Amino acid sequence: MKYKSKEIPSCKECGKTTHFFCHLNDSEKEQLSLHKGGNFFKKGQTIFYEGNHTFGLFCVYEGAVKLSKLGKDGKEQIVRFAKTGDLIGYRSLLNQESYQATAIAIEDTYVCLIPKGNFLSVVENNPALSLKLIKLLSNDLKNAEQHLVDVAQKTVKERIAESLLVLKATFGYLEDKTTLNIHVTRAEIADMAGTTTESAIRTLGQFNDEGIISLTGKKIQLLNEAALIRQSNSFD
Amino acid sequence: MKYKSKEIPSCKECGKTTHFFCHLNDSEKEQLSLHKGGNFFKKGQTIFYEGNHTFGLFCVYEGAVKLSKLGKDGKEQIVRFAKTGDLIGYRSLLNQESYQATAIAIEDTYVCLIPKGNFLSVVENNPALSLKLIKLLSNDLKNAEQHLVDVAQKTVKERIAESLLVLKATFGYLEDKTTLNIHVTRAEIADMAGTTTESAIRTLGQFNDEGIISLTGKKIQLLNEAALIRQSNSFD
DNA sequence: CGTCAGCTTGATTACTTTCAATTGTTGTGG
DNA sequence: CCACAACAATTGAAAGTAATCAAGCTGACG
Repeated sequence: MKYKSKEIPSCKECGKTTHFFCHLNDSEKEQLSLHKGGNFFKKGQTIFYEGNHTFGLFCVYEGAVKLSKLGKDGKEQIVRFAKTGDLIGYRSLLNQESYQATAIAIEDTYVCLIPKGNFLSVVENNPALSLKLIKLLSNDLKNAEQHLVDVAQKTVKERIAESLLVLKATFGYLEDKTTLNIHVTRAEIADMAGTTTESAIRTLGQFNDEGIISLTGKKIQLLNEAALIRQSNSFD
Repeated sequence: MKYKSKEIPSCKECGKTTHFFCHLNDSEKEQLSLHKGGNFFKKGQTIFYEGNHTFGLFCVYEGAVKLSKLGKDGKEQIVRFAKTGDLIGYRSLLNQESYQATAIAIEDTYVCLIPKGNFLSVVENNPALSLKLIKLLSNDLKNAEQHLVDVAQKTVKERIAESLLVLKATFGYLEDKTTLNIHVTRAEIADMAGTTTESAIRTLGQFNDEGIISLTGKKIQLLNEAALIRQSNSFD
C-alpha cells in the first residue's frame, strides 16, 4: 500500500496564523518553500530516528507527533509532543548535530520538510527570527527542566496525573470539554511519566475508580481537573 | 562581617578567552560594562532565588555556582552548574520571565552583573551573538533532555555514578588527575541524582568499597573512570 | 570544648517493578 | 463476514529498590 501526499500549500499560502514563520516576508517564505517537501506519515510511522543525520526542519501541517529518546534497555522516554503548527528538529539543526530524539506520528500526520540549508540561511539573515527561536528554545528549556524535577521527585501517581494534564494542555478536549483530543496507549502514558505500562494502568484504574477520570476504550475523559492537579502535586 | 568586592575589570579588559562575549567589538563590550556590578558571594550564599524578578545577566568571573529548582516538599533538584566563565540567568532574561532556578555559590565566587537592558540591547543589535545564544540554548536543552531520560529510567546507583562523572566533566581534577576539583556535600550529590542523602551516602560507600572511588573527608577521588562509566550505564 | 552541620548506619516500611498469565481489541486476508 | 494474528490492556503475586525514621558519629570552628 502506498500513501499519497496531501496537497500542501507553499509557505507563502500556508495561512496558519499560529505559525512560527507567519511574520516572514514573501521572499523569505518563498525561500523556505524552495524544494520544500510535503509528506504524509500514517499513525505509528517514524519521521526520523535519534542519531540520524539532520536533513531539515519539519513543520507539522496537520497531526500529532511524539518525540522520544531511548533510555536504559531501549525503553522509550517521551520528551515532548508536537501538534499542528509546531516545528520539529530545529534544536538539532541549530546545533549542527544529528537528531537527538525519535519522532513518531501518533496520528495520521502531514508535515512539510524544509531543507536544512534553506532554513539556516533564512535564520542567519533575519535577526527577528533568531530572537523568536531564542524564545522558543528558552521555553523548551524551561519545560524540560521542570519536567526533570518532576520526574526526579514525584511518585508514579503524581506523574501520571501530570501526564494527563500535559496531554490536555497540548491537545485539548473534544467538544464535550472532558474527553482528551488525542489517542495515546497506556504504554505511551507510561513513557511520558517514566514508569512501566503496568504501573500506568494501575494508576489510571485508580483514578477511574475514584471518579477523577473515566476510561472508555481509548477515550480518556478528565472528569475532575482540580482533583488531578491536586494529585499531581503541582504548585503552578 | 562584610565582604569587599574584588576588583573586577570591565568587559573590555576581561581577557577570559573562553568567554561568551569575547568576539564582541570594544563598543559593544563597553555597553555591557556600563553599570556593570562586580559582586562577591561567599560559599553558601544565594545569588538569586527561583521566582525573583530578573535584574540582569551574571557572568561567573571566578568560582562555582549550583542552579537548583525546588520540587516536592521543598526538596532541591540541581539542574546544572556554572563555573568560571559561564553565564547565569540568560534563559530567564531572554524569555522575559522571572528566574526559574535558584543560584547558590558552592565556592567563594565573583560574578559580574550586567543589567538586563544592556544585555538585551546588545543581543538585539548583534545577530552573531543571537546565533551563539541559540547554540548555547540548544546545547542546554540537549543536556536537560538527556538528564531527564537518565533520571527517569536509571537506578540510584547509576545516577550517582553519572553525577560523579558530571562533576568531573564540569570542574575537572586537581593536579593529581583523580581528585575532583570541587567540594560538594553528600546532600548535593543526592540533589543532583534526585535521591536522598542517605541513599547517596550508601552508594558512594559502595563505590568506595569496590575501589572505584576513594573518599577522604571532603575529597572525592575517581580511581577508575571506566568502571564509573560502566556503572552509570551510559552509552555515549 | 561545646555546638552544629554534615556524615554514617541500621531497621523498617512503602512503593514500583518484574514476571507471568489472561482477556480484550483491531486490522487483515481468506 | 469470520477467524486469526498481533497488539493492547489488565490483573495478581513475588521480588527488589529506595525512602523513611531513628540514632549515633565526626570534624570544623568560634
